[in-house]
Amino acid sequence: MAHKTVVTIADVAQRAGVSRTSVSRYLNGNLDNLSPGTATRIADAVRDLDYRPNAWARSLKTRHSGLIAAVVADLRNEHILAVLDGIEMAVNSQGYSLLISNAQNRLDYEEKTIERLIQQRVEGVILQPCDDRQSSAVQSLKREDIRVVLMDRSLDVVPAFDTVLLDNQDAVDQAMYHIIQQGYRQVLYVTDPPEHVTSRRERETAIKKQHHSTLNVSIFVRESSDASQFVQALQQWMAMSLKERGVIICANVATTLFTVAVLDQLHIQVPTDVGLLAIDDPPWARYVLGGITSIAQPTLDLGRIAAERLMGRIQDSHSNPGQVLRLSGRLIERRSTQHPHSL
Amino acid sequence: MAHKTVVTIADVAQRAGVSRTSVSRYLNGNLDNLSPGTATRIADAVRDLDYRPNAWARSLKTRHSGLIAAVVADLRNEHILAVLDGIEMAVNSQGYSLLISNAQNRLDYEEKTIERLIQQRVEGVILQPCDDRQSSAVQSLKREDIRVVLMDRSLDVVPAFDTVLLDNQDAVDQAMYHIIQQGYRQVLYVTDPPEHVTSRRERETAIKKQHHSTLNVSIFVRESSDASQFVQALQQWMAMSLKERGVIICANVATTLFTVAVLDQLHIQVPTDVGLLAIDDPPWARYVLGGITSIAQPTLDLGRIAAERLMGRIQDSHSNPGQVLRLSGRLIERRSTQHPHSL
DNA sequence: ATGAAAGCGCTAACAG
DNA sequence: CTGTTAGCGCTTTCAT
Repeated sequence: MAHKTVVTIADVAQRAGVSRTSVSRYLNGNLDNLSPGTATRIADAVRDLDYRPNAWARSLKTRHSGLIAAVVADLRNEHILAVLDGIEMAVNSQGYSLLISNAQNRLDYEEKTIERLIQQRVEGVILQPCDDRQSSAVQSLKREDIRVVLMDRSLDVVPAFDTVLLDNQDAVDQAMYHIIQQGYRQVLYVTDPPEHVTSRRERETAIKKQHHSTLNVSIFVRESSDASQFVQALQQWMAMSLKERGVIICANVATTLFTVAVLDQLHIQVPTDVGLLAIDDPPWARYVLGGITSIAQPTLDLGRIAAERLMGRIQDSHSNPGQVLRLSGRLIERRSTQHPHSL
Repeated sequence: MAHKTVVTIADVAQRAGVSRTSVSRYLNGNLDNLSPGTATRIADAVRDLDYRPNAWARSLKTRHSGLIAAVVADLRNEHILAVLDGIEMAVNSQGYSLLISNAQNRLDYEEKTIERLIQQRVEGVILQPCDDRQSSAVQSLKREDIRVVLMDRSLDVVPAFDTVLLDNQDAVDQAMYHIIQQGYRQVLYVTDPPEHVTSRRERETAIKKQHHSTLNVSIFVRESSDASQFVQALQQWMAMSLKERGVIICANVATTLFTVAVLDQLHIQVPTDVGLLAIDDPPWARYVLGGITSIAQPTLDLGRIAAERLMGRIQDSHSNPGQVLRLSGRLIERRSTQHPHSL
């Protein structure tokens, strides 16, 4: 097949018997300065030639690429899917296109991918940082004057980025309140390493606050995907909480699945032997173990709002950035926290 | 903040005291034609000025945007996550960036989004068609000479697109073989409407083939997300399969979740009252109902291979396209198909 | 209402 | 080894 020869604005102009300027005006909806006749002739030419404007050429002039990027910490995390959906909807409805990249929880990947995005001249970046230590890439974004909205997690050091995330404090409070209501005494909090991830730190901090003198909280940090350490910790904790009404709280979807697997392996019954509560509510939570009580996140909104914020900033750069928006979670009560002793 | 003035190749050239050409050569790794001294001075200038090449300007000249797009039928489908991950890895490792858009199962959205992608001058599109009827957008892609790889589903009418998908025939055969082994007699196949989705049609066709004269197959098509129709159909089917060893086969993740919900609602026990087998193996399948037997798809590979194919075509356009690659699924046997009668 | 001309930032002959 | 020159396809003053 012969190499396709690209149709340009000049071809359209020629065919319509007008100047490129007029065609350009037509394409950009500048119909004030066009006689109806010209407009029609241009429209015809565009259709006949099956012409499509070249976004790069336009961008070069207008400095408006129509590109927005989402950089996620870990694309395999089920939780992120609804968030991305929300972002995609918002972004597309405003005529932008969405670039997605996965940092795979590695700061160096995150930096590399952001560097590429800068060269692609994205107009804005929605970032779920995989590490709260300030990466050089984030500095670059600032220097290049590219808008950034932080999503799901924030960065400690960098000031003045808009941020949209779950109200972790409130989510944990809701969980704890429910737990106490159900008459539990012992809590085992299962989390991924909280060191450099703000959402995990916030949740852990909230957990550690003494909500009620009746509650005794232990924490297990999942350092590896190998279950043996957890098995040991769990058995130890169970031994002491057996007659004390124990409940496990999982910090996210991954630890929930991990915990369910171990409970299954050890033939520990929920809620008979132990209670279970998850932060975040994947679609299957209703059906595992007869229903897992959870704190549902407004994931779709999280994405949608982050994207809208970002596009707002792009269009109007003259307002104070650095706003933090915390969305509330919602307790969904299911069977996994119906402690039998509570009758 | 003053509007940031962009650093161009001219600035670098001036600072290094060389021509733009030399800088361009340096940036593109054309070091053969550069004296070490010049190269160093350029390198310094680039660093000092924190210069980043403008991808659009480059693309305009080279006709190489570095953009690849994935258009998925429904982003909310959990199944697609691993596929996207595979695509993202492959794409990024070759230095491309990935655009993602969601057709929301609507042909008109699919067309609109593809139209936008064409204008963004993507070099290739990985398409999971939401409908096998040939959309005009697909025609446009062909006319614009943009490479396309079909993923997960194919298009009936359009010839000559590379395609990567599950070997549906084989997947169903594996399922049926297992079912027969377990001594089941009655099968209820639950599927989403198969009309315009090739993968669903392929699976349904494979199901309908009489695998064994001992098997009696019924089919339920889920026309709406409302469960009442299914409840009725299920009870009717159960009545007749009670003493006959019945098993439900779900065509995908969505119908599996749907079915699990209804079984739960009706207090039907698995595998005591009925067996269950799912095509596709989401992470939670192990833990629901004590483990759901499933046919796992090589989702990550599906994405990775589709992306590699596409990039191969982009780099070397002179080979026969239209190759169809079918990847095999793998049976994972769990508790949900251990029919108690089979002892 | 319309067009001529000057770029946007980069690359690629071609000539030295 | 290096630089000059001419665009890539589009937008945008500024005239007319």
